[in-house]
Amino acid sequence: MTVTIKDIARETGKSITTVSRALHDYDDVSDSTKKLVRETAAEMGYTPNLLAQRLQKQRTETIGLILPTFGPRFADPFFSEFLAGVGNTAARYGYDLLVSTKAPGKEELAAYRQKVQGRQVDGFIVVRTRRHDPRIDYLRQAGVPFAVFGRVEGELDFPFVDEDGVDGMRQVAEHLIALGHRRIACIAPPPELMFAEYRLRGVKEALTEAELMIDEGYCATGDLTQHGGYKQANVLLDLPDPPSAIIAANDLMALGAMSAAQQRGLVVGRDIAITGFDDTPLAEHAHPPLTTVHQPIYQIGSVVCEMLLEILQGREPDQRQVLLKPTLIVRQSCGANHSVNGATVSIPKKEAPYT
Amino acid sequence: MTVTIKDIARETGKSITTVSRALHDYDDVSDSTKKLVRETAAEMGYTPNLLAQRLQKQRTETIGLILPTFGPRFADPFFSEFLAGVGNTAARYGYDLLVSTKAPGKEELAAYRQKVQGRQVDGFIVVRTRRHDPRIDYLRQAGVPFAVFGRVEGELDFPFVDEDGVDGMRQVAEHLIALGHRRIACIAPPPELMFAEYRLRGVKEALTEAELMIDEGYCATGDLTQHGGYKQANVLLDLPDPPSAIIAANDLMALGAMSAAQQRGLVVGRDIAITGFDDTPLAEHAHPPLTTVHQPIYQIGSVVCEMLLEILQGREPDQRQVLLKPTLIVRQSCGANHSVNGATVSIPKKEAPYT
DNA sequence: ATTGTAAACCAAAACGTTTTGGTTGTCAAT
DNA sequence: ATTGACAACCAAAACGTTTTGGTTTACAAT
Repeated sequence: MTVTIKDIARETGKSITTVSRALHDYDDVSDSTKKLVRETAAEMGYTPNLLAQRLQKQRTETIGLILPTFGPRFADPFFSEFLAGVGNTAARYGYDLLVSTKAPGKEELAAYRQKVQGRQVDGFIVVRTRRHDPRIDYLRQAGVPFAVFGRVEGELDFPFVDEDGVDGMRQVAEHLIALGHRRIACIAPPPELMFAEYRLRGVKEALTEAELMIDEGYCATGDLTQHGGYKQANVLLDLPDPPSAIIAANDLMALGAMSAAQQRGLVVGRDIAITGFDDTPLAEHAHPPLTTVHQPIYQIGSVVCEMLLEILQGREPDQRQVLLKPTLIVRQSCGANHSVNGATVSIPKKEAPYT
Repeated sequence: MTVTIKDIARETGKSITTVSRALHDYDDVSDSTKKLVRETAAEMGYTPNLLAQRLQKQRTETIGLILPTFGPRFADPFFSEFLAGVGNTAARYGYDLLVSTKAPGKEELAAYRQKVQGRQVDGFIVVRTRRHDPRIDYLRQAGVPFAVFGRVEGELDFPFVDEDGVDGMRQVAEHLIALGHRRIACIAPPPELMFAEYRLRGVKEALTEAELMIDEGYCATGDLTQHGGYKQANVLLDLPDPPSAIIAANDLMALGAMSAAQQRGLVVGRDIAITGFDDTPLAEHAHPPLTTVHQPIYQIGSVVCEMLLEILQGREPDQRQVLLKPTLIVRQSCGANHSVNGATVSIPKKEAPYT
């Protein structure tokens, strides 16, 4: 049926050892034999059985990626872009990518365990970290190589890439403050996520510095989906003293918030400022275009994957811990560059656009 | 280091055969031995080496999924949802999912070949079919099991799930016509995609039946991204006699089109009608909410995967070819249920809203 | 003639399973 | 005492590779 190294040995009259060594260009095989072996291999359509190779080498050349999801509808552009970054880099190194999706919890950890113990993967990439992340605890304790997108509370002794959420959010908040906003609310991520901590801290630092008080009622928590942003924005806008600006913790929630505001007849960018985080392609073509913080997700996936692969190959990665400086992308949803029918209208700074 | 079946054999004083058979509950092993073996296995923390199992069984218990992408930024909510559907179902059957992303072309096919020949997967799931799909040709010829989301031109002798795009688009077009639209344009998918054919045909059928002429200039082609929709909508709106309705071939392009219209000061749902296809979560919370055709992507992924798994297990799937009847989701972007500041305003049917 | 060296090759073990085709021992029926 | 049936067990082969530790041959140097 399928052609094996044994068939080539029979065909060429050599031993399987010699065939194997010829194919791997060892120098205890004569050039003429190498040529012969390679030609018959090609002729017979030989491709090595990876399972056998891997069993022998005791390496799978596969890396694991388990995407944490909430609920069945899982339409997060964030993850598909990250996946592409990781996957393409892995492919470039000749590695495969084993992907599954699991809601955080018991089963998720079991999935990690199963893949490790069944020796299905050589290492893992962990994404969307929690403050105390059981996945990382497990991998660390089990001695499995891994690299992470994000950080955790406690010791950061593992390789990671992260974006400086404090700095990013600080830029957003300072920008809004400079535009004259005083009543600034935010829709935070679920608090168990580590980046919730950073993003919230960035906002708080900026507000404190500007001597604005931080009202607890102004801090809602959303589930990172558009629907979550929509719901929480409605809560905020129903407040007796509604905010003039809403900082959403990601683009998806910002879009939901925009939708909520627009449904009330508010013009986003004029009557209310709304900002996001991630700069997914959705942000650019929202109406109005969303002011947000750029996060090079594809590239982050790529770098995290590279780190892991370097480690797996026994090399030290160029950098073991990377913290990216974010850049604020000012578009129109914040009120700067506010445009009416395509014409850009400048709004004077330091003046409340909506009081 | 890691504990194997041999260690258990040594520990229990049995042969490896007996240990293996005990663990698999064969009935030529006494109950007491089974108990002993299982207990020591658990005690020693044994988990089978999947590589070895697979090599022996000549099955990988892995299915392949190669996502076709265009360009590096690959933030399509469609795929992440599909992925979740496939992945969760596979996991339920104890199968793994090997994922990669490749742009259509030479390399893509090479990736299929490599995974097949290296015996890395037992079968494939193919998504986003092309009219003449080389992936399907290859898999068919190579005798590799596969299941498909979508159809192709030519013989449909393989298992697939698809949504009836003709019917879906026909519903959309008829709805718009009923709302009084006469100048209906569309932004079609790239023509090499099979569903372009169906969706376009649906529109054309409806227009022909209503005795509306089909202007070639009214048929733009977009790349399925938001940006593509944005660009093509601008082209259409720049026409001397611009359309009063734009049918986009998917939600992402519809959102881009909405953004283009809104930038020109048009009120979507009043001055112009725009519709999508897919009903991604984005559609519901767009502003205005997008009228679109629902496609249960998660479920489709799940069903396609189930089909493949049934085949892999040597069973005949319940249904080998499924064509889903789509449902039109009427929201506001089409002009029906047009709302101003949250209040819904009915628009009389059979009357042009914008001439 | 012996020794040394290098080139070319290969048998067998190993990786960790499952499966095939047994063997051994016990007990009941003849 | 034989035979048959059954329960319980196991050695060895197989899956397709790579690697270890050789052997053989030829030829040059002593």
